[in-house]
Amino acid sequence: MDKLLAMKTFVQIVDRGSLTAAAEVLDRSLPSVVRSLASLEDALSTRLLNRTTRRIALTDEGRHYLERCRGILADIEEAELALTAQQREPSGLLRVTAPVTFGQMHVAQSITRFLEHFERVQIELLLLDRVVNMVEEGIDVAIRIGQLNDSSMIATPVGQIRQVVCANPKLLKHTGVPERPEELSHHDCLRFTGIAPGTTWHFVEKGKQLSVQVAGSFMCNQAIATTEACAASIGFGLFLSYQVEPLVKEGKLKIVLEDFEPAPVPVSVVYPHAKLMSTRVRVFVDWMAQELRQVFRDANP
Amino acid sequence: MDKLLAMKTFVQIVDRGSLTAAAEVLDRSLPSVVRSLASLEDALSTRLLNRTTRRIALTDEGRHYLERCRGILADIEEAELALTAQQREPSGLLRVTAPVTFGQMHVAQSITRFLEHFERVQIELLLLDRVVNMVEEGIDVAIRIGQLNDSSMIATPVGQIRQVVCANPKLLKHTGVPERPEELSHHDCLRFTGIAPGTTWHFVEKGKQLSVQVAGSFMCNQAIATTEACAASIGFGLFLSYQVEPLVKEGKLKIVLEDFEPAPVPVSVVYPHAKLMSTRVRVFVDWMAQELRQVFRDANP
DNA sequence: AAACATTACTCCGTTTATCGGAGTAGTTAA
DNA sequence: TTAACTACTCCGATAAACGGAGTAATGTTT
Repeated sequence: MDKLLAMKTFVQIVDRGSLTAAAEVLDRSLPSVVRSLASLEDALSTRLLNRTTRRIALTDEGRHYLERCRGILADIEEAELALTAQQREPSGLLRVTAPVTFGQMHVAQSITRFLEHFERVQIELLLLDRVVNMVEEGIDVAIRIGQLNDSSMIATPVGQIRQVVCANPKLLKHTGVPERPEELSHHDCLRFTGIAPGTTWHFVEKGKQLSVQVAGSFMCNQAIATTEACAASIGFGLFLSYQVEPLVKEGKLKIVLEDFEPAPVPVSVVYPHAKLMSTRVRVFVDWMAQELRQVFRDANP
Repeated sequence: MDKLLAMKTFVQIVDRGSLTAAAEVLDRSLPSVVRSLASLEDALSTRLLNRTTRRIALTDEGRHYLERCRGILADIEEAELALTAQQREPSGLLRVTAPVTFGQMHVAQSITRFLEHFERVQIELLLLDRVVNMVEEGIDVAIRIGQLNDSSMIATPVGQIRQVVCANPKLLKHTGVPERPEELSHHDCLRFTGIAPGTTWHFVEKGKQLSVQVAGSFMCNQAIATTEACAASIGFGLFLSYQVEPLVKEGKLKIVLEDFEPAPVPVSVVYPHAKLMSTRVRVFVDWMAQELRQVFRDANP
């Protein structure tokens, strides 16, 4: 027995004054209305309505239960309206994650502009240089740099980022600019564990994969710290281009081995589902994808 | 989709932390729990839970809807508990009707004793000398004197009342005591319309029906008024024995034609249904039946 | 008083919804 | 890397609910 339907039926019977009228209003057959009421009374072990063929009258218990039913049905309708209202205009909390440096450079500003447009949305931005578990950590949207390993997520591609090897110009003046990736095995190589936690760096030569074992004494999980260490040190480093862009412009780092660059890394806006996503997730994903695509167009005219 | 069941399911999933655990608690199969949740989300056009094979996490909408569900389910349980509590101990209002004189003489006292026993019951006693429509008039229990014509009601018989013809002794001294019912057609007969609204009075002679046409100038719907008019007048009256018992004891009325008395009238405690009757109706009916049976035993030892 | 219209209710064959087992795919822990 | 556990889908079977037809009762109209 559908108790909710039975409650609605009971309320309609009383309001309309007959089972026949209630059946019409509910667009159901009279027998089903009769059964609904009888089932509810059985479930409650209580007679709610005294009735003859032409009259109905609430029992005392029925009167009290009726008011409770009205309250409950109103609450249910309100709960559903609340969800519907949330769907029309983006509102509520969004939890967004992005890699630290990329987030600071591009995502934060875009979020600020987004929030100016959509005043009823709040965004919590988590800048992390590790792979997050979106479901477990309650993340709505992630800016993901790298291949997407999670098949249950949906990725909206927005661009690609070059992987570059850099060194301090003074070092290069001293050692000479390496002409092939294999030469790196003879140099101190700093490792940013967020991108390349292992000791094998990958390159491409004329379309073919090329791997080089590297070694070095400095490893860090923080991009900025690693890029600055590279700019101040005697070593080489493998970074994403946006991570070193400011230091390159300042002349503190120089990109080398450009003819052997590995495949660029895709950048995506990632979210758990397409189905039944909330309005603010959908609106935010569309907005951020558009903003980031413009960022990449600006970076590569 | 059973939305109530779906709400309960949703709450259990969150509380237990998995669909599998919720299925166990609800004693349902896992596929049915999966479908329940999915149906609810479809109905609401809203994702309530993000989930992978090993994790679940509430969405923001899901969190809000969850709290509303808890409130709604609590209200429903409370509404049902209220009915159950009412059923264990008789409480609430009872509306009882009885014929005026009989009610005054026997029913009111019994009700007083009943209310001393059951402190949470209120009784509204309606003393009426007419047939009431119990459903229409919201009557829970009626003390009915006469044959029950209403097949939807249930009658608990408690006794029988003689129908007697009476007259003022002075009158009888003047006209002589009638020896046969037919003689009444030559006398003034007062009519109490609550018992015999028509002009035909019925008698029984040696098991056979006997009808007599009577006439008179005084008719009234109030028993006491009619019996007192009979005691003060020159006429005969047809009454129920309990109606004239005090006046007979005082010598103000005398019963005649006792050999021709019609069949006694049954007295019953009447209520609309046996099924799903409230506790106080059941308890009251049992009580009143017992009390009235004792009244009849006392009247006919 | 009788006839008529309307209402509540029951029965039964049909339809629809829901069920759970089996199996698949994915994720996390050992 | 393997095993265990979880969410989910599919499909044949089962159960619940359906509405039409009919019955009985009640109140209104003639």
